[in-house]
Amino acid sequence: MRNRVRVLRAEYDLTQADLAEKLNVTRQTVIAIESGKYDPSLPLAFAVARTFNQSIEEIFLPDSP
Amino acid sequence: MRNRVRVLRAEYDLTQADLAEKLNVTRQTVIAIESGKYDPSLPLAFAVARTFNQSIEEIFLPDSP
DNA sequence: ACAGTTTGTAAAGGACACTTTACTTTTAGT
DNA sequence: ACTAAAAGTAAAGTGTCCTTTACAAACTGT
Repeated sequence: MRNRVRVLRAEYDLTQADLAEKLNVTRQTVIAIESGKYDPSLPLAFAVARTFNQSIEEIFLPDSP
Repeated sequence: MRNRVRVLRAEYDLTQADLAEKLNVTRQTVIAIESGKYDPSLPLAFAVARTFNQSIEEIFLPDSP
């Protein structure tokens, strides 16, 4: 599943460490999600969506929609 | 995180086994999600949303919104 | 009451999500 | 060019998501 976290983080002018703190996860987790290593859990996806004021569907994009 | 899977499944008149098949998971997974034992992965949450023609946010409800 | 369907419970195993720690590479400012 | 900040990489450990298997309990219709 692709996602727009990296570009949204850039729009909000946040470092990976900044975002990690807002999401209450470690920077490693942010890196893993941005790089597509794995998908976030559903609660974390909600936290990302809240942080960027968008819906989960606007940020995370299933491979075969 | 609460969810409306059980009621949506009832509206669509599906058994747990029916829904499991549509979602390509086991019945155990449907049971666990309906009973709140754990949250679905993000890809599975997308599959649930597609199945019921609703957004993830309409079906899954974070505890502290 | 009985049989068949649906739902619930449990336990062990594998893969994924996330953490912690530590180190390297890249980028940006002076 | 130097430094500091930011981003990347890696590895081991823990807990969650999902599977498989098996059996028990509840509901439905005849």
